[in-house]
Amino acid sequence: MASPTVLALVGATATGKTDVAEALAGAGIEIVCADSRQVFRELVAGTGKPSRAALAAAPHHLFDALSLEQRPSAGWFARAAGEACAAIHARGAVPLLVGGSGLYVNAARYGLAETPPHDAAARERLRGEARTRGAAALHADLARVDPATAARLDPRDTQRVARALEVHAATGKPLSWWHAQPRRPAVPGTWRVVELTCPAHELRARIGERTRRMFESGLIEETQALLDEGREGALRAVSAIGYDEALELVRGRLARAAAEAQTWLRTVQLAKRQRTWFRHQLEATRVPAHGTPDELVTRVREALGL
RNA sequence: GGAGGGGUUCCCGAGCGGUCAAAGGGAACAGACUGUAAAUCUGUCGGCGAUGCCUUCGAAGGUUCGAAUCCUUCCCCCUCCA
Repeated sequence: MASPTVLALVGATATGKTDVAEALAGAGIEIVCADSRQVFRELVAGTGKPSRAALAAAPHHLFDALSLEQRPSAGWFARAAGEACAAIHARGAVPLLVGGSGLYVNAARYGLAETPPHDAAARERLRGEARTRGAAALHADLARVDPATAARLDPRDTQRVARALEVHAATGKPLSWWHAQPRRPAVPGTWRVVELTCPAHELRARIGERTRRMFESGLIEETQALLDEGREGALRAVSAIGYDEALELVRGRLARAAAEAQTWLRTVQLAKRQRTWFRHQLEATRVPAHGTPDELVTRVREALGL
């Protein structure tokens, strides 16, 4: 039996992934969300997820999979996408992962080391230690139990140092050992990955338009509604671009123009990091996001081998 | 008109005679990245034939071995008094 096909459409924010994906959806193609913020059901206007109509018109998966009080992670995603894609394949259809969370896509494609998931308590404890004893002390601890990982990590990268310590504490084995083990794809199959690319200056303009649209059409109201439900803490904890700013706006701590400007900037900076990540960490066919929508869809279709 | 405060490298902002191409922050650019990834972290950041040289701290003069730092004049900005 031939290996099932897995499609993925990635790219920095605002490159137009969603529109292209929706044009491809249906006719045996089901969309799987590969975006760390679109998975929250409470977050709509600020995440650029497909419209209600689009979501209803064809099978979509993992959009709205979590509530604000839950936490996504690459491991969670790999497992969830694995289940979703297995079901899609079982019904003879083809999954198309769409999103900007590159790590999630690679976690699904290549799998992750079988380390335990993040432990909130351990994380909190290590963070406290970093504060009291200093980041360098944590790094020194790591050097003792896992010199290879310590050598790779900058002492100031407390987040990764803490994770390495946490894995060692939980399993008795260094993270570097885990990373040396073979990985099993979470979504097995023949992958065809397309990255939508867009020149930086053009992307900035697109992000500008999108930010304006978000603030005009629902972001503020959505944020206000979450506050009314008493979920400010949860929203803050998620730290989503646009929502953070809308929150400050609603609270009267930020003017509308400043909120939009900051949202735009953070989005532009996110896009930059995404580009760098995709450029170096993702094997994909690059497709420039220009031309008419129809032409673009055609080019993506060809690049995906459809 | 009078009294003060200020003009610093793309932006904000420290410096107030030498150790200053000039702290710090921001932006920008480049990079890392296997369970927080819309995260976390790093490097570069006046120019060059580059263990040195050249041009920068509103402008022009001056003092000094030496000035972004002191003096003079001029041009802008802000606050207060009138």
